[in-house]
Amino acid sequence: MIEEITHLLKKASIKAGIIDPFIKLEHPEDISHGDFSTNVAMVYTKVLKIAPKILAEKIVEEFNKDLPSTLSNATVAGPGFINIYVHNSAVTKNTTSVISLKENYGRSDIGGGKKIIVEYSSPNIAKPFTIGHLRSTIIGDAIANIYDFLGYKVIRDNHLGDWGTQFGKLLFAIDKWGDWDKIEKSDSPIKDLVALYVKFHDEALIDKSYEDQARNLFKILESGENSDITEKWRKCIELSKKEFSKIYDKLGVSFDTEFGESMFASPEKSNEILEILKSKNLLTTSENAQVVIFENEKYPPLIIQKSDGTTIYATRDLATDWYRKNTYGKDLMIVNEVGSEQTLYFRQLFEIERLLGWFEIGERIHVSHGLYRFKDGKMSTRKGNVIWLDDIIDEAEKRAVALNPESANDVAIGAIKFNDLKRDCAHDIVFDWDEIMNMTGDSGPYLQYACVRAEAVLDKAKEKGLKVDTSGTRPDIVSLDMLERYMMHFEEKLVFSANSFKPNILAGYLINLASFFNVFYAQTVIVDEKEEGTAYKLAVTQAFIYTMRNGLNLLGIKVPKRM
RNA sequence: GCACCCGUAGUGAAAUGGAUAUCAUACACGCCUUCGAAGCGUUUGUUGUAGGUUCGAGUCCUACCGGGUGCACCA
Repeated sequence: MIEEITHLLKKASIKAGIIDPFIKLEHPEDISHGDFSTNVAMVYTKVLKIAPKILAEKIVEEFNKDLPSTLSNATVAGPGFINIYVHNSAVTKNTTSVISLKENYGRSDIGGGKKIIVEYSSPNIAKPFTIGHLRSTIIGDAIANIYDFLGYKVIRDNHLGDWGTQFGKLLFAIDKWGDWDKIEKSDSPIKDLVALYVKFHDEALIDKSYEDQARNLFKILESGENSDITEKWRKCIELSKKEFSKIYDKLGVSFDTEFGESMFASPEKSNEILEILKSKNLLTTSENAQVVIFENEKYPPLIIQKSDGTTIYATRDLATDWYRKNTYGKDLMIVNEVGSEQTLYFRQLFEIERLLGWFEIGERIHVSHGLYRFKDGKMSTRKGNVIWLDDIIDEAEKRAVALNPESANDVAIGAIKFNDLKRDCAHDIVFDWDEIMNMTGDSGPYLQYACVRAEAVLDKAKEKGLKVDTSGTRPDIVSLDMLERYMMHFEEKLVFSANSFKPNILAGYLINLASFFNVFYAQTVIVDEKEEGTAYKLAVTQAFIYTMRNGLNLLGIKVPKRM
């Protein structure tokens, strides 16, 4: 329909005197201004030296001469907008198609099977799974879901932080202050490990030699020569993974691959990367370390190999992407959903990968999100002031149980996820218990509730043996009309959400959609055997449910049976 | 010091350069003897400052002010 309207508007504009017009179609914010609108008359008013309204009227006159059956008419409004109204029959056709496509409604093949790796969550082993990782997990999962729905071949990768100097610190702390047997038997070994990690940073302030000793331990770990150390490292991973999987189960998140950084840290792999960089003349020695220096000081230098010869995150990330490139081949896009504090690093990394000819601009994406912080500062593992994810889920469930025990888990998770997904991820969030598990207003439970309630309506209709279809009379109800027309925007919002890597576009759409339904629900009695339009109203209700369920599903939010 | 991000009702947020800047929350007042009140309705209140580009700026550009993050062996 968009293509058809654009084509017809172009024809009409040319007849009105515009040479080679550029048509931009949009949906007016106020739905009463029509289903589509264009500003073409305002854009060309200066060139043609005609008042925008007069030009718009000329275009509309031409446009209305040759209307397709899908449109009812076009009008001029405001300063010179051209508003286009879709014919009721086309609206009905859309609703009919939603009902027939069900859970496939909105699915498309625009991805054409193009591969996209979405790397998200990526917690660090032996560091807490806190609210900080929550954002990456929730947003990354939603992005992966949306791309999958749009016909991309999505690879969800949890890039576990299971390597690095942090393990030298941890192993040092376990050895010095920890009780290994106790950790192994603990209910929450991660919390024990984190306590040791925090202790390390406290003590390292006093004894300056600890940092060096920790780095040395990491060097031994990376060399693989001390089996005792390697074994302890392996055990830490095992214990952490066990706890992570519990949380992923609760969140309903799963991955295709969980390659840790350690997979890309072998001497052979890092040497291969260093050779590649050398061959392109990108490597410089500086203070015994190998670094990449960027032309014109575009970015600060980036260390690729530390002066003690061990790898650093950049080495391992390059090795990871080299592996991905060789494994998944051409036409590959890689998205890293990682906090905004790593923005500079990712720019450096992408620049290197571009210079190496691995990826073009647009094939490497950093979706960055702002931080959760307290009113008085940043959360920091090293300092030990963090909020644990399990605590948040537990607290949310407690609040949801108070309203209805049956659906507590789905509602709690829905509230937490939606609170994150409804906002532009660039902003920092000041942590607030009431805010994060909000269950009224613009919230997950608001959407779930609208859906559950709509389903109850259909159940009741089914009991009475009523028909659910669009073949009968279309009731003349404003709220029904608005709901039905707004439903037509679903696929477009999905595409826009995907292209801009902003799940909050979809989230905002669903809020509006639910609100349209709630108004419709409040203003009319849907199940009414005596009324002619009941089958149609039920059909629109059914279409709403499919659209809402599909949308929520993409955001990783489940709809409970009752709530 | 340099770089990047963010400044929108009391609070939290939304808005592909478009129309009267939207939504929630809080406050006040209404609506369940007809489909589920986690809902619906009514009322109050907003684009940091100063310039610029544009027919049109919360959005783009410049400067400033405020907050955040990052800048060599952490990830």
